[in-house]
Amino acid sequence: MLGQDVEGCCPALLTAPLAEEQAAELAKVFKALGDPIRLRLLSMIASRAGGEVCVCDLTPHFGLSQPTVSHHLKLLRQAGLIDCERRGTWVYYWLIPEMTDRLAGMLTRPAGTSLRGRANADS
Amino acid sequence: MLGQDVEGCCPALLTAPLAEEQAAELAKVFKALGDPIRLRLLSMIASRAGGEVCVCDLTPHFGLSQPTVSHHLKLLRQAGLIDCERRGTWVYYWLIPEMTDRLAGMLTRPAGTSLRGRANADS
DNA sequence: AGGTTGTATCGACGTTCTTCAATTCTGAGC
DNA sequence: GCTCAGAATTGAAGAACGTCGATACAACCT
Repeated sequence: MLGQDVEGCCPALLTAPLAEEQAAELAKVFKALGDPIRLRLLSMIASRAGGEVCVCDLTPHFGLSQPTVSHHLKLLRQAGLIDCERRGTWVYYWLIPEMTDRLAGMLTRPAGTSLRGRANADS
Repeated sequence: MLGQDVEGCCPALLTAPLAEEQAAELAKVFKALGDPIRLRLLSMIASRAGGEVCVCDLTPHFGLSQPTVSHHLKLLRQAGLIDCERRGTWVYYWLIPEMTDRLAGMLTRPAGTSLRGRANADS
């Protein structure tokens, strides 16, 4: 549902023109990654041994208020990049690797992709 | 210079907390991708046989003014995702695959990355 | 030289985003 | 029940973004 082509196997971003609808959906995810704070949050969550981080461990690393960090986490969650669960007083976040995998696949050129000046010399 | 770790080989986004400086730099690139129009522009440029597209072939596909399309192309270029060259009256754009490759690498989890609940249970 | 076409830049407007302080909500513990 | 700590939501202010029309620039063609 996010940039898969007709056969449902290969991500289509670098290989075929992206449809309007898919572009809108994909853009939301990249927009979520387009902020330094969110990038660092995602990085801290993803790289954590055990795969989980408590919000209380994230917040103090930034010079930001608690609501602001909470807001960024919400955007990352709405983008499908992370998920969370409340356990008692604390809330734990973890990476959804399927999403980053999908993005990685979309940005990976299939072998043999034509480069500039190759396979076409009419101009 | 963009998320390489100390050894200079492996992109560090999902494996280690991203440094503030690297996060700012990376965020610029993802921000460029965080817009449906720019995503479609990049897709059209990257998927073009021959590797090049004339601006005049791109503009009519969007319901946007020519200056707006030009602006989006500028942002993609400033992000290091595409480059261009003027040939006569026309300007041709092409993908810089090194950048998309780098992003793909950053979003790819190294094999054996710990998942939630595995390999660590102390907190 | 002058006109024409393709592209980029400028200035302005409305929208969206980032951030904060204040408040609310949730669950734990007395 | 009441209080307290952690986290999310609300509302508002300032900055950044996307878009356009008008204009400027570049190169071709009489």
